[in-house]
Amino acid sequence: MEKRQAIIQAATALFGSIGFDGTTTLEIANEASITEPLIYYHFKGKDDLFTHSLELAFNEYFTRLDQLPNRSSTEFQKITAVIDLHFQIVDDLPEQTRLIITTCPAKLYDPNNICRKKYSEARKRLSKYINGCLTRGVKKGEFIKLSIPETTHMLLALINGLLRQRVFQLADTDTDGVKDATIEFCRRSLTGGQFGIQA
Amino acid sequence: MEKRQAIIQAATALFGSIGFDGTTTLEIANEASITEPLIYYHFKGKDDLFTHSLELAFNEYFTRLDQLPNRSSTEFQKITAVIDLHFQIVDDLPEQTRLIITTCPAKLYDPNNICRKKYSEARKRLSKYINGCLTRGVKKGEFIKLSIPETTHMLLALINGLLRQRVFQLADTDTDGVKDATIEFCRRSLTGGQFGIQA
Amino acid sequence: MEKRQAIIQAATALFGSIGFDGTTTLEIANEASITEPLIYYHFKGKDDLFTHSLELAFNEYFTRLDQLPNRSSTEFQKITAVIDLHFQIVDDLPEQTRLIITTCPAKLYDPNNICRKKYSEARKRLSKYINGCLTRGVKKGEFIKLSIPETTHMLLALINGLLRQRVFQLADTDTDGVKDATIEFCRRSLTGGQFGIQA
Amino acid sequence: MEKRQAIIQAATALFGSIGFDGTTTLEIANEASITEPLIYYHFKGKDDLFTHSLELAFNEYFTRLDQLPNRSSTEFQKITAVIDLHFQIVDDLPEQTRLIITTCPAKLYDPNNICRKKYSEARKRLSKYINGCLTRGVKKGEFIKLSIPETTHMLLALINGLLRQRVFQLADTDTDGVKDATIEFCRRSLTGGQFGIQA
DNA sequence: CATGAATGAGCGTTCATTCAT
DNA sequence: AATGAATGAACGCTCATTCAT
Repeated sequence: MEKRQAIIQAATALFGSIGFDGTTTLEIANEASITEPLIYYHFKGKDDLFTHSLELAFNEYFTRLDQLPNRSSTEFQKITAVIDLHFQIVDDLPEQTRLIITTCPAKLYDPNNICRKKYSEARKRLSKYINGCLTRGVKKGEFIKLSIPETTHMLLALINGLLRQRVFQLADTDTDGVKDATIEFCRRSLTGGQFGIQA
Repeated sequence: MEKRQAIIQAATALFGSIGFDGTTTLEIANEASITEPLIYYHFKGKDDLFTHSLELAFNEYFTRLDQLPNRSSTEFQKITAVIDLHFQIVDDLPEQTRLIITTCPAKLYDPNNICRKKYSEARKRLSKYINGCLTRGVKKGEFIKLSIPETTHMLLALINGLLRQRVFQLADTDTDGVKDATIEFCRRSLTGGQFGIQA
Repeated sequence: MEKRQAIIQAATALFGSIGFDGTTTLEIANEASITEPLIYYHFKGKDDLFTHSLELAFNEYFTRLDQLPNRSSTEFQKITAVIDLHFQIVDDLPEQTRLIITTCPAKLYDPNNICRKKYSEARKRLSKYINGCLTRGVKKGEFIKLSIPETTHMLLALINGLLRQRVFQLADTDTDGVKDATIEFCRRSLTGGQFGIQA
Repeated sequence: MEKRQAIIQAATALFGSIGFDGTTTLEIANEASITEPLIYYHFKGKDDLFTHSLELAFNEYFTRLDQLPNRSSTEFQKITAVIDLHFQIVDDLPEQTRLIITTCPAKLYDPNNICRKKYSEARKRLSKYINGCLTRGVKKGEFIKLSIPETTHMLLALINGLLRQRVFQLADTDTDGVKDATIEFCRRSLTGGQFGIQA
């Protein structure tokens, strides 16, 4: 059972850095310090191994999404939390994040692929969370009036873009600075800039 | 010479939809209605063909970046223009955009790959443009005071995220709505919400 | 010891229906409701298991050949008995018969293979029996004069052909009819058609 | 096109002597003095190559069946001709005959396999031919009264058995002797032994 | 410019077999 | 007697690439 984990870990790392097609089962075996056929003892094939690796990665992500604040706190604090989460996850689960971000783009046009399914689910969850924040925030008067679905989409794109930037280390600036700038940027825009302070 | 174009076009479409490794030279030949060896007459190999296709795609993109407004107009109009451009390009050059977005993630960890080089150049150009806008905007008082490099990074991420969203058709809302919401969102945040007017 | 039988039984059935190479040790294990390594506890390997299965099948066949009538009765009744036996054995030992008929053809060109050895032995026994019948029958005047070795070969071929036909259910006619027609056919030819009586 | 034939020839010989599963594509390539991938250039795969080889072998057989005498000649001459044909074909097309006889038994239980289909067709043709001979022979009074379908089946089995015997060289007697003995055997049985002479 | 034919290298996978327990 | 885990060897097949024409 221990080797099974080693295989998934090796696969996650390799798929994430050189892609699904770019990784050979032999490389995975070497990386996991086992022989190739053992992969086929534990998994149905390369595809199955990929599915399991991706599912594990998404499950870790979904678990974190589930831990986002529900009640209490202001709506903006909730927005802050979701941005925070996406900065945090790159540090905590770098290989899982990389796996998701690297391998899926080439598989997104096949509607039956897990990538597509998991992406949809992730979007649905995030959408629901952010949409809820915006709706309540506007209702309470915490946020200014804005077109909620469209702004939700925009925030999704923003979060996604930030995640990629970090994963590929495209930004050479210090991370916390970007995170803070992002939060401030959103705060001003959502609240209309009235309240300068936030916990 | 005409066939050479057909090959690049076919390669762009196929690489963009099923990835570099997922596409075979035979598929490209079929799509271009030619035979495989002709690819090798016109290009050194699959990698070379990919390089040319990607360069062409990036050149179209860079040409558009070069046409962004320089003088005149307010800084925010310039920001609006760059956002606009990234919404527009998906409609105008869907396959080129898809090529860039689909194939590069799996190649970004190799520092000598063109993907990495072109990505860097694109970021550099965009960065410079946005950084300039922000710097001048803050100086003029058109924008509020903000941490310029960090905000630049954030805006880059936002633009990139929006582009991906459109390319993969992940958002089910009407596009113009998202674009307008994005522009408004930025306007409020950059100007502090004081000026209600935008072109 | 009971499991050993289960393994042989499973092997006989599978080898007989999809061939030696077409059957995997895992399939045998599953069919016998045991695990693969147990096969290697009871047998040296797949070949050894095949050898044992085939030997068992041939032993059952040889036992029956030994029970063919020796003395008494007419020579033609003895011929009838051997034809009868080959019709009967398909009903009594369908899987053993199938094993012999299905797996051996692909192994007959290797002179050291058991298939070849067992086939030879079977032919020798049958040959001896039939040759004896014909020789005595001709001597006694029960049969007409005929070339004994050649007719023996022909009868061997006939019996073999009938066996295959039944095993593969190639004939859609009722079996007893074919058997009776065969016996009558032989009777007429061997006796010259003079004596109309048969048991 | 010439290499394509070489591949089929090599495949026919190898499949026929060591079976379908017992033959590797590499062995076929070596035997045909080409490299493995060329097999896949000319055929879809090993199965496809087998199908083509088998079809070719059966076509040669069917062509010969089509050349059997139709009119003229006595019915018994026609029976003689079909027996003759099966003795002749082993000399003329040894590898094709061997292919059919060796590889099919392990595939006959799969109703969608070509082996089954071709076997059925062969039986149908032979059946029709022999059935016709018997029917007309009885009608004309050339043959004695006998149960036609059952005797047809028996003769099919006899012919099949003789073919196998020759292909596997199981009989150590001289071939012509066996053939003549067979023909005489049938003559006596079919005609009731009245007419001693045949052309 | 263009192609049919051919190949070297390597990949995903299977399978009989073994080992540690 | 029995098994879960593991492996060496090999197999069918694909693919980018080349050669002869």
